Amino acid sequence: MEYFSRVSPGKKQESLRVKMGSFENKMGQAGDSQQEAFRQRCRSAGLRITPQREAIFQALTGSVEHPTVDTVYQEVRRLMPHISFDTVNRTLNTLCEIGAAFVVPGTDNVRRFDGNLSDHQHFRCIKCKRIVDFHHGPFDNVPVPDVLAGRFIVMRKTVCLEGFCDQCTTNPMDNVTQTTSGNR
Amino acid sequence: MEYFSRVSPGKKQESLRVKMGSFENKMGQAGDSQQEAFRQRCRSAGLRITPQREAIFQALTGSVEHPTVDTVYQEVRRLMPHISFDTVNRTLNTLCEIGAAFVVPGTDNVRRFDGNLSDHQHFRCIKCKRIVDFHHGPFDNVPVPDVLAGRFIVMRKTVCLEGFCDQCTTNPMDNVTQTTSGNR
DNA sequence: TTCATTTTTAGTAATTATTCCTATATAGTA
DNA sequence: TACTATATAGGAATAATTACTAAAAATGAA
Ligand SMILES: [Mn+2]
Ligand SMILES: [Mn+2]
Ligand SMILES: [Zn+2]
Ligand SMILES: [Zn+2]
Repeated sequence: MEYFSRVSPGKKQESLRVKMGSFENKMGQAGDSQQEAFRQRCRSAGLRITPQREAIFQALTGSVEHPTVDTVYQEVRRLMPHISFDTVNRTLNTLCEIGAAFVVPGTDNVRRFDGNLSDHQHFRCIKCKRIVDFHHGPFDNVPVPDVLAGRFIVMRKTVCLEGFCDQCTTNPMDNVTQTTSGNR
Repeated sequence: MEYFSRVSPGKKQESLRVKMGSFENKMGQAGDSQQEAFRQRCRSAGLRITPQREAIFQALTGSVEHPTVDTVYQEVRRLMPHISFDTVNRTLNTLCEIGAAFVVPGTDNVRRFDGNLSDHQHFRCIKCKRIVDFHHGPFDNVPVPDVLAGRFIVMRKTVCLEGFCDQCTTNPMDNVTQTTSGNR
């Protein structure tokens, strides 16, 4: 049986990546190898490498915003004005299926995607709806509880944090619902 | 700084509640006190106690299925044939706002509600879409990472597990998408 | 209890997110 | 280059959620 403890075995380097610009590539070099890794992943999955797929993947990984389908669509059409929304939506689903991306778990009704496969976690701001990446080593491999082990196959373990982000901590209860009054 | 550890300080009683019947009350006695607690919560929030609110809350807490709005609607209309879908939807949102219920975090596009406020966690089956309750003590109070502490206000910490449930572990990759091919 | 005030509901329309359909275009291969 | 299975574009359809408003019901004061 495995538990959370409060021991502190030496400083771990933890990172908090806050957004800086929306859709800039993080690094030129890294972007290229990442793109090649993506092409290889497509080949392994028996999928064709199309300009649309590459552009969509690049838009996704070039953003730290955890964009919605529509946001990716708006970005990609700047380079490919004729791309259709459906292609973006379908491709993002495909990326998730082949493990090149995933949907960030949450309680909203708009799916938000992440193409960053490195170990990290998310903080969702319930006010501005921002999803902030952070990394806390102990969250990378949360142990599977005994009650589930054996009978259940756990494919993904996620620690989800919600609350008010650093930009919203002044007057947190003010205008909690930024967009609409309800949920969608 | 706080970490997950692998120590096992004596057996903790862990429970795994699998669904048995859909909308039966878990206990007659518990149901009554629960209902009174709900009425008190409404009063504290300045909300009126209406038959609809009580029925909706009862339908929610009387189920272990983490029902969708529509499922609650179908159940409540058996007793209140004239209730509208909108009332159910709006009321479920209200229950979440006053802390009498919450939306189970996930990556699907249908919101699923939970009126069980006792400490527990969820396993989401990606095949049959079932949400299974379980309880693993160490998950109840996941420590807030240092990178967030201070600048971020963490309101909710959730450990989300996904995979194949006990009923779906035979041929897990068979027919992964039970309902549609996509997501909604 | 009665009345005036406030809140909620029912029914329906509107909005938003996502998926489906299908003719055309294209990537990968021989 | 030609062939063929797969992918795309464009638009229509479906599904989930929310908005609107007249009518009904609850609340609190008289
Ligand atoms: Mn991320
Ligand atoms: Mn639950
Ligand atoms: Zn915020
Ligand atoms: Zn299952």
